[in-house]
Amino acid sequence: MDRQATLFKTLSDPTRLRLAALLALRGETCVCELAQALDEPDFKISRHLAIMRAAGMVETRREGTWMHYQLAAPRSDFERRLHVLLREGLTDHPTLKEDLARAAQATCAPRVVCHA
Amino acid sequence: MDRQATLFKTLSDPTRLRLAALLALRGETCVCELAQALDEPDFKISRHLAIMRAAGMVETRREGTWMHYQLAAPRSDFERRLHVLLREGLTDHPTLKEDLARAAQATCAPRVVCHA
DNA sequence: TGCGTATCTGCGCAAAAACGTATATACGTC
DNA sequence: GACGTATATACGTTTTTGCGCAGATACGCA
Repeated sequence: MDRQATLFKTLSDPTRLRLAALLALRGETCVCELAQALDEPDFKISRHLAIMRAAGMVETRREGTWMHYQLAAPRSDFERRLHVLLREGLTDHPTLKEDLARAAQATCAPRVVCHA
Repeated sequence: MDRQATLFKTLSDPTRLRLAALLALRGETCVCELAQALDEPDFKISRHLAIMRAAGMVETRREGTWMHYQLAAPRSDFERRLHVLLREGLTDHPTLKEDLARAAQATCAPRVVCHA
C-alpha cells in the first residue's frame, strides 16, 4: 500500500493539506492565488506544490507566466474517495474558511500600473 | 488543520496504514495477531501502534499479558469519513488481502504445551 | 520470590523532510 | 537582446522519522 501511504504523506503537512483542500473545492487555481490564500511566501507554496506533483496528486497547466494547479484525476476508487474527503470532510474548518475567503479576494497579477 | 494533518501523517507509513486498515476491518485485535498478519517483528508493530496511540487514532485494552488495539471512536465528521475510507477504500488491495488472510490464521499465544 | 512470555522503550544511526536565503528558469514585452 | 514579473530550484541547516538491537516493563503462574 505504498501508493496510498504516499498520498497520505503528501497530505501530512498542514500547508499541503490546505492546498489540497483549496484545490478540491475551487478547482484549478494559480500559484499566486494560492500563496495569497494561505498567506505564505510563494517559494514555499511552490515547493509544496512540487512535492504534490511528484506524488501525482496535482497537475499543472501553464498560461503565460502563470501556473495553474488542480487535483489530478483520481486513478482508483481510493483516490476518488480521498478527493471526496478533501471536498466534504473539512468544510467547517476555520482555517479552510479563512483560506477560501482570502482566495476569493486574491488578485492574480496587478500587472498594469497607472502612471497618471 | 494540524489535527487532520497529524492523522494523515499517522497513516503515511505503510506499516501503520496496514495496521489501520486491519483494525478498521477486523475491529479489536491483539498485538501478536497484528505482528503475524503483517509478518513483521513485534517490536516494530508495537512501536508503530504507540505512534498511532499518541496521535489518538487507536485505543488499547489489556487482557492479561495481551494488549488489544482498536480504532478510537471518531471525534469529528472528518474522522468518521476517514474510517470509512480505511474500511471501504482498500478492500481490493493485494497487500490488505494477504494481511487479512494471515490475521485469520494467526494463533495468539499457543500457551498450553502438551507434555505427554 | 523467581521464571517465562508478551509488550514496550532507550539508544545510536542513517535517511528523509521542512525551512529560509539566494539564485535560476520561463515567459511577455519592449 | 534586455528588463520585469511569476514560478521553480540548489544549497546548507535543523528537525523529524524509521530501523535494529538490546534491555526494560507488565503480567500469569508457581
